Amino acid sequence: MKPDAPSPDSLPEWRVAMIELFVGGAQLIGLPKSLGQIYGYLYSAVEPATMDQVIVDLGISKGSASQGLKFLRQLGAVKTQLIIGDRRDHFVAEVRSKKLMGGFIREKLTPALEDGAERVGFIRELLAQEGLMGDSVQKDQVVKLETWNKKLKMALPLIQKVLGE
Amino acid sequence: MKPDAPSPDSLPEWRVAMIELFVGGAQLIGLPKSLGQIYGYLYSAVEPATMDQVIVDLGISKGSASQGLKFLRQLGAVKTQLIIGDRRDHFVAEVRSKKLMGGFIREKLTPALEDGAERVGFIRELLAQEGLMGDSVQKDQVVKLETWNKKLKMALPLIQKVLGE
DNA sequence: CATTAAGTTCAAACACAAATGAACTATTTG
DNA sequence: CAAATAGTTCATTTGTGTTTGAACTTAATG
Repeated sequence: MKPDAPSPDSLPEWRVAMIELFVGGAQLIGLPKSLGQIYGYLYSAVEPATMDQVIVDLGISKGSASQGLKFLRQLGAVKTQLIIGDRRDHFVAEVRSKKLMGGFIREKLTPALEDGAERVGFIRELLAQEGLMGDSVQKDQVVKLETWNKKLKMALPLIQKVLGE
Repeated sequence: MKPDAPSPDSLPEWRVAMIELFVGGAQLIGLPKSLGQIYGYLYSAVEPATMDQVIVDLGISKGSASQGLKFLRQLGAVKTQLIIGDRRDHFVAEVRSKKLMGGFIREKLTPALEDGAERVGFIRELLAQEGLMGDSVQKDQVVKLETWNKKLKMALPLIQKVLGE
């Protein structure tokens, strides 16, 4: 048996449970476990936390904490809050679903869709070169891809609206 | 320089490009690369393919092909088609977006949401035990989780409708 | 009913994304 | 301006999800 796990033991059970919930959520949308951990930690925190608290309470490395917080900030899922008379950054979870969805759509979904559109365009060219763009099965398949891409792009704002606050 | 990569070279460039597109798509929704490969291979195929063709053309192992096809079938993204006088299974990609979305929602999203709801219930209990469920920050946080879960559950059919054929 | 082929399973190997931590830069403060 | 503290970076290590392949089950065929 392990003598003692790093230290998350010092967190109350309900916080650990919340963190686990967010770890699952992160993995569902393809984000690393540690991001879920950090976000969950901040979500379950009653007041803003420093990077050092994150490191100690979650038992993760300085590097992970720094990178994780950086990414979450750029995603808009975490904000810093100025505490006067303390030069350390203090981190808070963004909980407004509109903001969260917005960040995810902007940082992950939109780029993926754009990449997809580009790739489909490339495929269309390749088929044209092969003389396969006059009504062939292949042409239909490409058109279908284009339709999917457009439909998804159009659906994003709607989804954001439905799930927004 | 490599003498020759396994064999995907025998596939026309446009098929390789399509397969790459689906690999990206698979990873976006958290599915393994090989599933994207297999689906892309079948999507870009003009006629039903046997498992053996998948193995040879994609250069993957029997095990991967078998497991991958099995999973895709249970997800509803791949169907088998009977070819009379041939005892091998012949696989075809399901392309109707309604079916695809339906399978994904049923196999991945719904279970995740249910697991989430259960976990939130558990957190609620833990907080109650600690006497923290009378208007505390914690209570608000749990309620917010419950709201998110409900909203997502309700949004699924709508999303399916918007993206369906 | 023995032989061949199709497809499945799962322990072990592998590859790669994620985490680490030491070295770094930037900022504060006495 | 030296020393201490906060935060970043990135080459290396680690962990784990994916892939493999050999052994297996199931089903067809002569």
